[in-house]
Amino acid sequence: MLIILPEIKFTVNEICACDIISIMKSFSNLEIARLLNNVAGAYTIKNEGKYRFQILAYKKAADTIESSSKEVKDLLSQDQLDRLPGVGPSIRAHLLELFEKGKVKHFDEILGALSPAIFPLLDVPSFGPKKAFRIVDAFGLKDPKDVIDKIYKLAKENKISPLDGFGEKSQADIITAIEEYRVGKTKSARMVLPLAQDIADDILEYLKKEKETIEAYPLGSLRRKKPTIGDVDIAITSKNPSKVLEHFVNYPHKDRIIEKGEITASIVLSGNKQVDLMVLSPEQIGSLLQHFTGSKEHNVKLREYAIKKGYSLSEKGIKLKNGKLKKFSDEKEFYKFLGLPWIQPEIRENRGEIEAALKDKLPKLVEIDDIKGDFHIHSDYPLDSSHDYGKDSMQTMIDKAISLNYDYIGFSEHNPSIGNHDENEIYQILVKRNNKIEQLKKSNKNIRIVNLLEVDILTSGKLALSDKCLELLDMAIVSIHSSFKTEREKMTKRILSGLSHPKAKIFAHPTGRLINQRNGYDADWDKIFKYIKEKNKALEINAWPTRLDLRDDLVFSARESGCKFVIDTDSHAVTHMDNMKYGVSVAKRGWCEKKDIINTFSYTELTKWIQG
DNA sequence: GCCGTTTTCGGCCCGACTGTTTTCAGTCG
Repeated sequence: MLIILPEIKFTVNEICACDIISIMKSFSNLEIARLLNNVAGAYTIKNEGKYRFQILAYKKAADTIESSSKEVKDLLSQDQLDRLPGVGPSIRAHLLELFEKGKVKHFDEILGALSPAIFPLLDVPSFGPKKAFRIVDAFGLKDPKDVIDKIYKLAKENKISPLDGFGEKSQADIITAIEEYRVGKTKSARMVLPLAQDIADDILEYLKKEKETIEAYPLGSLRRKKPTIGDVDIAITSKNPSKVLEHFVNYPHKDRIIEKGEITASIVLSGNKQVDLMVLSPEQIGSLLQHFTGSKEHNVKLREYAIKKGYSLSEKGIKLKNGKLKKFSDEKEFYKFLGLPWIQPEIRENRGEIEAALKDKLPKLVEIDDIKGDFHIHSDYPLDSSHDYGKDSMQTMIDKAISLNYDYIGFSEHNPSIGNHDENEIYQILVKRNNKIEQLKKSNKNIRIVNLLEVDILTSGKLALSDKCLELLDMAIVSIHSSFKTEREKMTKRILSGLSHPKAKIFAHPTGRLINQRNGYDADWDKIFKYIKEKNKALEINAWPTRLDLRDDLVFSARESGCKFVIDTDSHAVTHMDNMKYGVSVAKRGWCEKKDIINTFSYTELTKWIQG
């Protein structure tokens, strides 16, 4: 299939052969990131010293592309690839060639000089390019498909330890690493936020039992509230690090100790969850919090900025021009010393927060206490829906909403099945439900009740309820629950069509992704965001821990496009209503302020928005 | 190979830990 892309804009003197491209092949961001990482690995093997900065550059480009909310394919076709930080003219040209020809001459030359068996090893913990090369080379391994199995066998047969630079211990480590890799501990495997939080809570409680522990903090991506967490990072202040570390590595639920030094240690728990600990004195906790919270990209950027001021940053503190180390017992003071306001952990992702801090233009992020209601609640009210019901009664969920200090609650069960009922039957079901809601309004004067339903957007783009039925509601949450594999343009059209109904105000779990299970469907998000803004509708930030949908990177761009959001729990039981905090974290990570979130509005403002 | 709040040339984050080593290489975050 040959697609000539029409959207490229250029002036006459900018035309060159590479500007007019025809995309023949398709590659996902993950595939491209892997390819660039392989190139970095190949350069490392070839001559790490000589190619030091190319290696850095390729790794950075790979990281950026892997975490980009936009597909490289799309950016390329709109000639916007240079919007990705770390992708410059050279890598851009290589990617153009990749999409045009399916391969890149320059990459083939670099990668072709090495055995392809090296690269699968790069996803196995403890393997880097050098170690992978040395083993693959020593045994002449060629096949990427079975290289891991072969190396495992060689290690078991004691054939690795005689190699130069290897020994008994490193051979045993290889066996452990491959066994763990086989049951899912890859460099890219990640756990969902609540699980990581539970693990951290248990360990923190255990660590606090040691008398030498002064304070304990969960850090890393857990503190930044990323939707998925790789390792659980914890920082401790103590005057006696060795005592604390000893206590830590004796944690009853540990499987094994990965490492234990003077100030850090790492253990693996059952289920292959890794926990890293760092211990410093209380007068250094400010720099330790900063360092261990990350992200890596934020820290690198901050350190580059500090170098220009003549400082060198580390977890120990700030090294001044005279070589002396200045210590910080407070994280705010650490940032202040650099001439910056404190930056909330959720936005430390190098998405412009350091630049914004320099100009004193950081957003005032929305907080959980700003939330005044929840619209996406499934009660046990029987609607004869084709989807799932909630477990608890409307009244139980109202009581919970009151205990959360909400001003309003919205019920949004799935629409009645259109397969089992004709239009009139559905209408009667909904009239009956309306009566129930009216009764509840009368008996619950201290909270407002909003009458919604979650209505399917059918493959035709029509809603699964007639206009007459929709008229019975205050507003509708609309969402996709079928035909996820629909191609992009058709899906975009379907979504916009569903949203075009005046009652359709909220687009629920917009991408349809399930973390670690499915990617969600493809759609033209720029187009959808533009429509949402123009028609004064809202995107849902679904707080369900394996959804967290809209994703934070898309929240970021939707907000920049001027969209509004609602944060909903999608609760199917009263306990789920406590998940609101996860949705708020996503909103914060997308730089949302209170004004961006509809369910921070007063009931009066809300009513105006519903009608507007 | 990328990039600009000293720079379009000359820089490029910082440290901990392990294993196999007599001073360092590799991996990790």
